[in-house]
Amino acid sequence: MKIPKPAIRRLAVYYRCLQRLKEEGKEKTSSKELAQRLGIKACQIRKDLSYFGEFGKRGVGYNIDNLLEKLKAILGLESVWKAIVIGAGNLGKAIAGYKGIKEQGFDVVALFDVDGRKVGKKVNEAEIHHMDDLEEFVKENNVKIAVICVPKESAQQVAEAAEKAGVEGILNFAPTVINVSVPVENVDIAVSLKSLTFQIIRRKGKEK
Amino acid sequence: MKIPKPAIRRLAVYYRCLQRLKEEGKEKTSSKELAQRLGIKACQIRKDLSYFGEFGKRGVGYNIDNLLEKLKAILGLESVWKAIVIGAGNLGKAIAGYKGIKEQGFDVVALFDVDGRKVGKKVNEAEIHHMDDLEEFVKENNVKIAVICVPKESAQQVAEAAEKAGVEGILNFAPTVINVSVPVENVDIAVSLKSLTFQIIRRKGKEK
DNA sequence: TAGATTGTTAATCGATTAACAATC
DNA sequence: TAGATTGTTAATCGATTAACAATC
Repeated sequence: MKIPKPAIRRLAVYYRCLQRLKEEGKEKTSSKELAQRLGIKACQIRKDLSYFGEFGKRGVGYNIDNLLEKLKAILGLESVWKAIVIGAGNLGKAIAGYKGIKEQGFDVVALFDVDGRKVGKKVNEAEIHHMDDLEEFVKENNVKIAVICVPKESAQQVAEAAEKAGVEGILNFAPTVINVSVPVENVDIAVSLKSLTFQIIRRKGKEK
Repeated sequence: MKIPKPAIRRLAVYYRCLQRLKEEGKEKTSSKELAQRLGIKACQIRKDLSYFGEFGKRGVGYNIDNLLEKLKAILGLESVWKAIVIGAGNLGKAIAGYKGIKEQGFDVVALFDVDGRKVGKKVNEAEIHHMDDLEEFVKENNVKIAVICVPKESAQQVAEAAEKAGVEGILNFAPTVINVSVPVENVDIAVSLKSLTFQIIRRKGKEK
């Protein structure tokens, strides 16, 4: 079955909302409650879930623990994903040190940089290695994900090196399109800012 | 006219690609060339541009300088946008110190945090202020954009404070939905990672 | 039973793409 | 003129939403 790309991102959002509901001590919820919290339509939530199965009880709703387990399996979060951060600048170090990522089932096991002076330093438990050691490290440590935090000029080259080394997916923070055969997710701060300024201007135009 | 939301983000990507072409010394380009660089269809580029006017010459293509100017106006980049970063943790400091943002017409003029020990320290030229001084600072300095880098628990409250202080748009890095009346763009690292793991798993399923 | 809420179908809406006349 | 490339229309494709039977 074809699954809309936006539906996947929403599943991840539902997952987080369910975690929150659980923290609040709730045991069951409904598409209506989730929809209200997230500002979307209830039928969209039901539709998104229906791509993968029937997880609720009619007339009752969803058991939170159960739905969390199901989403965990769908999103591939049953085991911890080993990741590396390439580019140990401010952003790379911030990502590597970000606790939220570990909580969500991702483990940044090392950073890589071309700057020899950074090699050996640590960000939490993760050590900074030299780029020359990338391939060996990825293979020996079974790293699955590379987070690219290098300047745009070297992003394509770094992505190719990561793919060659054997990573299976790339999270790209560099402001450029990268072309590899493994899946890539882009986090584009500059583009998001520009989309924001466009909306601000449009909004002002409409106010009048 | 209704403009597809994805089209706006693509305009920002075209803008960046044109900057790159210019750096390479080129003076003209075509929808075909841009499409090849960006891995999308040429007719999509022409369609996206057509929402805003006619910027090319039939049989010839686009003048890069001219198209850059037009996109600059569309995206609202003709003047510098003053921004603040709220939350002076690792991520907040990394964003504030990120040179790419300044190059693109955004100026982070200050950071804010509730931790008094951080107050007075600097990230490049931007000083860290206490949250209590947010409203006064925003008003006096004509700040338009707030970048939220606080934990999810305080994100909603901080967003409301920023809105009340007078910012016109919010870039939200906190992993939660925030509800305000000004435009919000979300940069959701955890969601992007989960979307990535879903794709990795699906891809493996198909290979067999 | 009556009320609630799911899962799913069908309708609507929105976005992308193909195709081509216009024109440089 | 011949070749190239735009701008735009119409067709297609994909995503969202409304509505409701199923059922707890």
